Amino acid sequence: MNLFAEIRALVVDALGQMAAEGSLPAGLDLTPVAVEPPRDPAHGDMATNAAMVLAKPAGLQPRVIAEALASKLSADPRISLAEVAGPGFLNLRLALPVWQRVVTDALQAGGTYGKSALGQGQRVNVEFVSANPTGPMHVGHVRGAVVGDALSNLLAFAGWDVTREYYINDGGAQVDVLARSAYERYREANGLEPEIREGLYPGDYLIPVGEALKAKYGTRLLDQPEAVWLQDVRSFATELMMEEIKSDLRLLGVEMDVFSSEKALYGTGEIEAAIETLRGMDLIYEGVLEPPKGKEPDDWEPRVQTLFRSTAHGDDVDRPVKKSDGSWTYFAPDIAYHYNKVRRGFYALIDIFGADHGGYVKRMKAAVSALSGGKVPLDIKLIQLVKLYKNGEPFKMSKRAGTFVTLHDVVEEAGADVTRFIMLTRKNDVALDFDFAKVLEQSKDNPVFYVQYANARINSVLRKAREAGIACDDATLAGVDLSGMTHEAEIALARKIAEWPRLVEIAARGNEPHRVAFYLYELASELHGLWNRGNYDPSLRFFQTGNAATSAAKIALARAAGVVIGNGLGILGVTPVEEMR
RNA sequence: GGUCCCGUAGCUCAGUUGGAUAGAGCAGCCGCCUUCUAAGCGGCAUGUCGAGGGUUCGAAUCCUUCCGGGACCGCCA
Repeated sequence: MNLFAEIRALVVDALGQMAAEGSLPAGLDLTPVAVEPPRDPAHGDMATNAAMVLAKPAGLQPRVIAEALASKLSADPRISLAEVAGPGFLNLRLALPVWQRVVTDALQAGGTYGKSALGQGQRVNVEFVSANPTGPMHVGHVRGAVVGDALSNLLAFAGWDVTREYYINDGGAQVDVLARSAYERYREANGLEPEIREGLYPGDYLIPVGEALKAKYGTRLLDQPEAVWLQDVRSFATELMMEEIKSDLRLLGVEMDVFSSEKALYGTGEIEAAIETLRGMDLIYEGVLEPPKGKEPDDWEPRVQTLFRSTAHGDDVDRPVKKSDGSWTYFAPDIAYHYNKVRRGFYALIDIFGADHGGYVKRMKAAVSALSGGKVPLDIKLIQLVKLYKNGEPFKMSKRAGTFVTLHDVVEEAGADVTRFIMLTRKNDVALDFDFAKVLEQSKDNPVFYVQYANARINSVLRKAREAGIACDDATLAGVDLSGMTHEAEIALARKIAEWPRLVEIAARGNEPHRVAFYLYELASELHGLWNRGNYDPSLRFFQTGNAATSAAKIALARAAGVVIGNGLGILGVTPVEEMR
């Protein structure tokens, strides 16, 4: 299915023959042998570095190995040309039937084209969003949500068993602030003047929470000391906030598998157990930290605290797990939570954090490393911020949240599909500009439109063909004779289609869903290019008036591209459009 | 001061995990656009890959030292 893997197997096989014949030493390590698309298409369809990486261990000149390998490979019907180039590259040109078969394969596989067994069904946990339940989600959360969800889709497509998980930070002081803020709105709902003091959440979104509190408690909580109502109001408000967050996530098309609560860890002994486990490894001790160099806080005073020896697992300084009043720091329950994930048997963990949590990465990795005995890898993706614009002007919109633009606002303005796609048009660790005007523009400058338009064009061809009585279901197209598909522009599209399974693996290996978006852009570009050539070379049009057989072959190619676009957009969580309006 | 991220064409960014002469889109320049496969098409030009050093057959990519920008740095989460 993966053409590159197939040709690599062919190369490995040929090397094996050479070893058997004595032209190559036996027992060479072939893992560094790669078969890749050459950077310059003029060099051929694929290139292998086999001769170069084997030269030293074999004690032979690269070109000697390459020549011998070339003559072996030339014997295979799939290879039309094998030539040695540069320092010892072996450039391969593949025979036309190979590319024709790519189209057939894609059509036969349909929604599974490009799926990989890379993950071998192993369980991987992707923790993302994890927004504090103190208000509606804002733009800052959107990108993390989209990246996490698309990454989950990608890993599932690549053969992993993925759990999407949200960690609810409902255990710290910020939810007390939420409760106090909601209480003021509750007083407001009862006709009193709210006192939104400094440090409380001022957003309008708490007004309905106040109303709901009034509906539930009437006037009973008025003029009561905080100790009486804090707990109830807190859990009531966080629950409502979580409902709102879940509904926001649905707007974006994100569905979590598991919600884990920080608060729920308290009182279960899980935190204590995690810390004791670390203590058993001599990784917990009472000690005094050095003040940070060059930036000593004014109120710095040496303090004895309970510390995690994270330096033993690659961190720069040890980290406190208890505050001076003896309560846990935020880090402690997070250690317990990650320990919990480790114990649930995940093969690998992934956290999607905001870039402002960068300072947290090493200690979290240290904790997971210690608690899993180095067995469970933790990959942390930091998501850079999104800058909003409209027609190039910085964009501010705050209907109800106070100072920030909410996820709801963004999706309402741009739509979930556009939002998701654009959020994936940058690598996670670089800042992203999001211009509401540009992302909705119907032009080539807009990658979402460009990819969707390619899909719409394919569908337009299919419609036209059906009207002309040509059977266009995938099964029929998969059986079409493609021997007439020989034009270089058509092969170029097939070549791009053949890259898809390889791209999925590369993207999954690096936990990099943005690669899918870039690939789709390139694929769309190939399709548009071929389509445009049809403008002045009618023989390249997908639909050939009055020639059903030729049309079917060309339509098979177009539809194969459509299959890949569908699968790719599926990973991004974007709905393919059938028609542009 | 330390840690992490970023630095690639005028601009916005990719760069297949170490491969060949570093790519794309904008903007720029030159043509085309009575074609219905519309929401433009084709072509041209563009580089100190922040700088120096190192590793090796080979570096934008790995190591190191600087420079510039950002984030973070014990009782916030």
